[in-house]
Amino acid sequence: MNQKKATIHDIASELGVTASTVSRALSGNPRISQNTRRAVLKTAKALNYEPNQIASALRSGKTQLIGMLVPIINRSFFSSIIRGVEDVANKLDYRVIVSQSDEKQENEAATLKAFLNARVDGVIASIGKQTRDFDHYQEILDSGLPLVLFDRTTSDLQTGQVVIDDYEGAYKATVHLIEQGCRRIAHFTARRKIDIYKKRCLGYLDALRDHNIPIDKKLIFAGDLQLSDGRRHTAELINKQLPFDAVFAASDYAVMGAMQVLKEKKISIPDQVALVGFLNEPFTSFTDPPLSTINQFPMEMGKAAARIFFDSLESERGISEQKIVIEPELIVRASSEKRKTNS
Amino acid sequence: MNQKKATIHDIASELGVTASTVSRALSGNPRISQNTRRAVLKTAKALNYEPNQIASALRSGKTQLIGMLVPIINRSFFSSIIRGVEDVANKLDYRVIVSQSDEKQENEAATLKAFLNARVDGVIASIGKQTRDFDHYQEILDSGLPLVLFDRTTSDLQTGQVVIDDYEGAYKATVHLIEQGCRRIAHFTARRKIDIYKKRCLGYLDALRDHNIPIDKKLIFAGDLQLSDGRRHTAELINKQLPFDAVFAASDYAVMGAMQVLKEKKISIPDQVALVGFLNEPFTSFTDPPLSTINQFPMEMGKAAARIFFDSLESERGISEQKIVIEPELIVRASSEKRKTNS
DNA sequence: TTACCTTGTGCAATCGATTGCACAAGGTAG
DNA sequence: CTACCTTGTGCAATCGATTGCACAAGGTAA
Repeated sequence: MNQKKATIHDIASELGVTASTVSRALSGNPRISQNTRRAVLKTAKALNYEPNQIASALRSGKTQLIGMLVPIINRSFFSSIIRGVEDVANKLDYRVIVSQSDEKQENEAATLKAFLNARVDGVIASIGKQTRDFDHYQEILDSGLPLVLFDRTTSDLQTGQVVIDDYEGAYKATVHLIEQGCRRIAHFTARRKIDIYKKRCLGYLDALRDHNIPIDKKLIFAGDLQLSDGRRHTAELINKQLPFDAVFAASDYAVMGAMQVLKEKKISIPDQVALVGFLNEPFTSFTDPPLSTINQFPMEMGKAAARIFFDSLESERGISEQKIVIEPELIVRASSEKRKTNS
Repeated sequence: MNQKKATIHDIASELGVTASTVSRALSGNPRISQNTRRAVLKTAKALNYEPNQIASALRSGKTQLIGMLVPIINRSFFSSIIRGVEDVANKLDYRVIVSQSDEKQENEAATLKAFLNARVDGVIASIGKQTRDFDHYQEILDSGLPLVLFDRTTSDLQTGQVVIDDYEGAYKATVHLIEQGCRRIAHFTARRKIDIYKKRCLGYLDALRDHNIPIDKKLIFAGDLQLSDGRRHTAELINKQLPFDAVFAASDYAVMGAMQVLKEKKISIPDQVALVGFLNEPFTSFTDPPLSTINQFPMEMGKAAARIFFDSLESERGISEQKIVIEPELIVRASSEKRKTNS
């Protein structure tokens, strides 16, 4: 059953030439005559020859492998990015090794070390929430390998990046709510000071400012942006009798929590309170009413990351520090669209 | 910046021994003296030595890589399975190469060939919907590599499998609806004759039979189980004035379509029509009302697949043909739970 | 005819880890 | 003292593809 794979030596001895000749014939070296080349190709096909990439990798130092590190694999956002990277990589005959950090720095470090040992040709990664220093990432760069960060990035590393314009996304979302006539817009953000959430908060604040709407700090809630956080914040708004006519949350889960509590309290959406989330999680189109949200184009992010990666590989002059910023899109659904627009 | 990696030769020359001795010391060969071993380990640490897995792979024929082939990466079900496999594999110091087939046989074949060239130690895969023969999978087995199929499997290949008990899941779902007092239960199934859907249909039919409920073929609809199919089937039920008091669909998407149409027609859920889906897609808990569905435990499926895989690797006697059947769980949510149970 | 170039192929080292066999030093039994 | 065993290392081949250099055969120009 275990039919041995043919090697270039098998082809060589079949034809009475040496392995060098076969190797050159297969790689298109011009010093090989047409006759020999034809014979080699024919024999290769006959013997069902497939190159041993391991041997090739050992010699050339190139494994055709990309190490991909994400916080959580089974989140729509991340798996879509994997898909995007995959699409580009496979076309160029690269394979993608996937691993997850569970947001933990120690897992990241272990995975990156494993990637180095597996001699990947480079790494595409998103930084875990609990990561506090970047030495383990720096090691990748020190090894001379391309590193591309996406979504959760850092300016501490001089390397390629793909992010969305979080500020712009939040700004668009908030302006949209303002245009729907909302004036008391609550915002749910993250407790931890992570870049993307800070930017979303800034976008929210600037949008209010630009429209001369007073900022009420009591309407800003910091939590973990999970469903339960959204529920808690919303309950607090209601219990404290803080007037509000919209919620813009930095995550779809948090805004979903708001929707649940509002419905329980028979507060109508969007008429009394309009809702906009962030992420475009698949569930947002299935809620009642469907949730307005911000699309981050994760597949495109993945493709962009892969493109920077391959640019880095090809360029002789070190690692690309290219930064691609993807424009987010506001998806307006019923949760924020009032029947009569009064803008 | 590109600090060369230390090799066993570097350690050897540092200590005035040969690479063989270093190799043996590192692998725990008993012929090496304690002194030498200690010195080697110390020098290895000092030089920051990490073994080159490519070289090792070339010599040993083992790459510590698992090729994983799924129809679509960014579907919760599949990404959760990847996560399960990943968890088990990483602990055993294996890495997972992920690739998607987009349900197409030609992509499957190309990916499997790429896996073989990358010299993966085996393959874990789910068969694409459009795949009609299995020669490309057979090649994996012919190469003597372990192959484990999950969810979408076939009896044409003698190899390990992990599936859920689709029949049982459908049976449970249908019985649950019967217990809620439903008697006219519609079923949405797949047009294509795929095993898992046939079994779900059988479970539905047997549950009805076992409860002496007449089977009405007009209540069974075959489509593609997408949202739009669910909408179409439901509209047809209503337009043709076929009485029905429940829908059990073989996919959450299809049942979601039913929910939308029912709500548009002001038909109350679950009182007039109860709903149960299949898959436990993340969105099902966020709909209004939340959807009852069948949990397939995808992470556990992934872990089980990995376990069979490693069993196969370890056993000297050929590929494991173990088959693990996972018991699905009925998740009862508001879409099917009537206020007063009349069972 | 000589010096030199072109074309096509072979030789052998290389990538780094692994391993069967050889062998030296020292110990033990008879 | 001899035969043999044990312990610890070294030597060299191996995995398969790649590549710098050598070199033979034939051609060309002077």
